[in-house]
Amino acid sequence: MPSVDRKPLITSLNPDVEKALSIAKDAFSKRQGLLIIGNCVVDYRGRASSKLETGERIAIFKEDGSVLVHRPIGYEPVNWQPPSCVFHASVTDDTLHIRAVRQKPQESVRVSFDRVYLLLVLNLVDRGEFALHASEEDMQKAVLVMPSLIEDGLKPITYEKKVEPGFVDVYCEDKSGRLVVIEIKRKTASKQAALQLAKYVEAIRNIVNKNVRGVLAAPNLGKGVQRLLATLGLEFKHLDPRKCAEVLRKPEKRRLQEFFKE
Amino acid sequence: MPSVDRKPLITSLNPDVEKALSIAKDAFSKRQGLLIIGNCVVDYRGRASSKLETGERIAIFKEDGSVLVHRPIGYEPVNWQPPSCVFHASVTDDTLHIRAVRQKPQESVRVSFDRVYLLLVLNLVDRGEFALHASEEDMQKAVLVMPSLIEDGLKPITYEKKVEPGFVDVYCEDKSGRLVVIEIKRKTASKQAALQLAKYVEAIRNIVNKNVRGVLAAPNLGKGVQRLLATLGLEFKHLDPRKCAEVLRKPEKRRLQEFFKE
DNA sequence: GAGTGGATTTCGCAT
DNA sequence: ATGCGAAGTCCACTC
Repeated sequence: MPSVDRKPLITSLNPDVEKALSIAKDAFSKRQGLLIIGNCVVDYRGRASSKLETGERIAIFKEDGSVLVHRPIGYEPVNWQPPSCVFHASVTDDTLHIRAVRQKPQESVRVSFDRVYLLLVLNLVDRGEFALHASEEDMQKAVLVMPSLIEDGLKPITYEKKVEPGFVDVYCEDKSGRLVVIEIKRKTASKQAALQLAKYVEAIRNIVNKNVRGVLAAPNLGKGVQRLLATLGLEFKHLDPRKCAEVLRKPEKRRLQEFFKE
Repeated sequence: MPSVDRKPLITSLNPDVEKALSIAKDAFSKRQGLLIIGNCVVDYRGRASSKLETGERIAIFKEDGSVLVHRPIGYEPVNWQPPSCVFHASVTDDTLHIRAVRQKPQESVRVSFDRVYLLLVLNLVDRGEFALHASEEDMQKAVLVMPSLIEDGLKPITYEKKVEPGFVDVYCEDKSGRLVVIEIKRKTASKQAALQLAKYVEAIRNIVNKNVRGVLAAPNLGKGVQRLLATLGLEFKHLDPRKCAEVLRKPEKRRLQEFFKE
């Protein structure tokens, strides 16, 4: 593959309208992305309707059919479209129109440039993996620090580091005084995890009393685990690694972290 | 003001790292926006943590301190920061780092470019007004077609076009059989609107019975109107013009529209 | 395909 | 400052 020849982007400075149209059509036909900076108005019609009066903005038309129109300030795009749009470029009255049409729901955005300062054809390669981090240990800490991540009124009693990789256990008391055994998984919880938890809960029940709840806390469940949990009389609680990371960042909780670290 | 001299954007194609650094620092010191396209990695640390491996992306650093890092596909930025960040540019090891730091919550994003294809200093002027449309009449129609916009179990009885500009009234029956008088405002509801509604409700009460509710439906309330409503024994219901427009768009509701148009 | 819940949600308005 | 609700939310996942 002659990737040496690939040009990540093709730049046109202050193209006239016809030139811009030609480039845009070509880019869209090749399913390449397009970035336009210029003076424009934007009209949206669909779930609602909107009109944006003339001004200088950055418009991005991505190869997956998504659209972003950004003003000079603000995190959010002033107009946009999620992926799956079809783009149409046209010129009328010395104005370049880019229309993005979506079918479901039926809606469209039209960006009309009376001046184009810059037009970029995008041919970017991005295979980089994206990862949000929150370690398993972090998740356990987070639950200890803020048990409400699992359930309101929960009080941690003790916790235990497991030798088995992939999960940790926390013991709590719920607001009605029942003992709660929590198994935490940082990724999708498997059937094995549910069975493991069942084993612990059963053991605890035999030792303490009948009022023991088993909670599997994880970002999500594997196929069929939901039903298995029901069969075993266990519960699932959604636990977000990112939320855990957030909890651990809160300064006022840091000391509690230290406490549990001992 | 010599706006003739203003350059909407300053373009640098394939700048070397030192040049890019110099431009970036200058732009940030002048509180100008910056757009960089190049090969980068992105690290985020804050409410959560994330790492994005190497790839070609579009990064926008706006003058209000917001940040967007966009991959070639996808509506959402892969990394971002809302307004209020402080930007720092630096170079280490032939790599251009742009750091965006936010104080509350404390977090930061760092975008590190080992190659810069394009660097833009943005000096865009955008005073265009943005408006989401949904006419007052549309809002009335929408409520008639889908009274659940106001409240579940509501049944429209009749409606009335008002001569006074700025609002329309709808009469409904709630699920417990009480009469509900609804005044709709397409913009922020004023005290005057509340008093007007009170007048109507009072009149209806005298004619019909004591079980009459008064509901002021609007996108939002003016200063102090909330308390006035409480004093008058009236209710406020949020009514979104956009939601109304959406309702009217639904094909299966069109016929009902026609019905009411008669 | 519709419905539900989460998000580094963001944003606006109320208290 | 804090908290609650809405969003043209978007998005992923379940039923």
